[in-house]
Amino acid sequence: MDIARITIAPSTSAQVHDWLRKRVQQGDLPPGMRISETEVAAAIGISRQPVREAFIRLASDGLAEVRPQRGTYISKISVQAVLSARFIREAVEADLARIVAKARPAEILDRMADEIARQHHADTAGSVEDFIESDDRFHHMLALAAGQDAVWADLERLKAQMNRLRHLSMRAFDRSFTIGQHQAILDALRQGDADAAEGAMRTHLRQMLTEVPQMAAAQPDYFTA
Amino acid sequence: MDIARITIAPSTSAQVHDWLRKRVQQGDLPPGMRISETEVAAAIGISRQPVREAFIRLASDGLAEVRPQRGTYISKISVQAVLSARFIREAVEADLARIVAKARPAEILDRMADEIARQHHADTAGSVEDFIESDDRFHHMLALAAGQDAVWADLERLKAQMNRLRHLSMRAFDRSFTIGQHQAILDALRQGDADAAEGAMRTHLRQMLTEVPQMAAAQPDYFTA
DNA sequence: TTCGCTTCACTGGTATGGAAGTATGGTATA
DNA sequence: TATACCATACTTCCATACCAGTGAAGCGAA
Repeated sequence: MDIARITIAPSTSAQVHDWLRKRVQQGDLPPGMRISETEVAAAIGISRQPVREAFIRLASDGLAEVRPQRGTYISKISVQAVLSARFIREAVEADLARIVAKARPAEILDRMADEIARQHHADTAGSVEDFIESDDRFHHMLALAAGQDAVWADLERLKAQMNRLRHLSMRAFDRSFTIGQHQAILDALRQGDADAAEGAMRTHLRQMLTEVPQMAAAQPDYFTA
Repeated sequence: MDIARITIAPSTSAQVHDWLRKRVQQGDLPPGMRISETEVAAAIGISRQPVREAFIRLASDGLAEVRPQRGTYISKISVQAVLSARFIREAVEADLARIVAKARPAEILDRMADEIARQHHADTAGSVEDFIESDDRFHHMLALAAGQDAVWADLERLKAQMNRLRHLSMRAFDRSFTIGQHQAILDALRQGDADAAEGAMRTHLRQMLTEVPQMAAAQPDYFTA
């Protein structure tokens, strides 16, 4: 038996937290929705305590807001938080792009090309979920190629608010546009042109600057300043 | 009465969390130390439940590790996490420096000069705590000057591991050296030289690249890969 | 001495009851 | 009709009790 496969069942509290987190990220639990310890506990068939602890974890993630003696609510998407995360992403991934353009690790660049192909397929198939996952893997590989895997883990935490937003948008138009930008980034990386790679990445990530305010205006109930 | 002053007492759990967090950051609770729900509860004079919830919050901050049925331990300082946060800081603050060099907001640049003066005082007085706080304010103001206050809040979360490390080091030598680098950054900002400002900031933040491995080697019990 | 087993104190995890605070809708009063 | 009051049904928060897993100490046999 593979010794690395020895694992213990996560606590109920942790499982509830994972379940809630995914549902929030996918927009299943909409921003502003009220959730209750009692109701969730009854729905799952457990006591209130583990649910309560899951709520606390969710609040630490910035995905819920616990108002004492009043209720617990799914956080609205903070425009400021999204723009802040975007700013950080642009700065970090610009540096990553420069590093990768200089190193040019063939294997990983090939895998990035594979992801672009997958994005084409997901686009024509209309599979939003697949597209988003491939998009994330594309950017993740950039961090990998730069030898900065841990950096991507940190970005993932910051992206929490951004991810919810993406599930709300992602129309067909945006997707083909995004694929083109990915291709431009990869081309520059392949040519070892650090300036071009950085520029393409910044252009790509600045796309959000126009999209976010539009989406906030379209669905004001889901957003907060 | 000032309506903005209406406030409610934070929950016991939140207060315990704040208390523990500060003690961990200041190195009062050393990395690897075991903490117990029962002991902390008895020491404060409350039940285990709020303490337990404070532990969960602390674990979300990455400052503690709860091992089921075994015990809860103060996290060791992850070298990888520190280096990752450093990488992100360099990328972000380099961009911030460029923005501020172009805008040159006189008022905030003056306040940054004030902080450098405070750092001189704290250095000669040997007050490590004052020095670290002023250091943070200096960098915080850079974000303010760039109109990206929220970005600094995100960086603060990433800096959690780094802050603990700083309380372990900060010898007299490092401090005067640091002040010189701050001055170089400010000079470049004042002259509106974006390239020089970015370069000075990157040099300043790369200082850690040599310091961190040294400290990890000096006190291996406090660190993990 | 060394190995293996049992025991037991102690850990975090869960269930449950009640305390304190809040919002809501009904009701008496002017 | 409008307003002040209050009963009530929630909410989260805390205390308590019990559960299950862990690991080290103690003991005995090889």
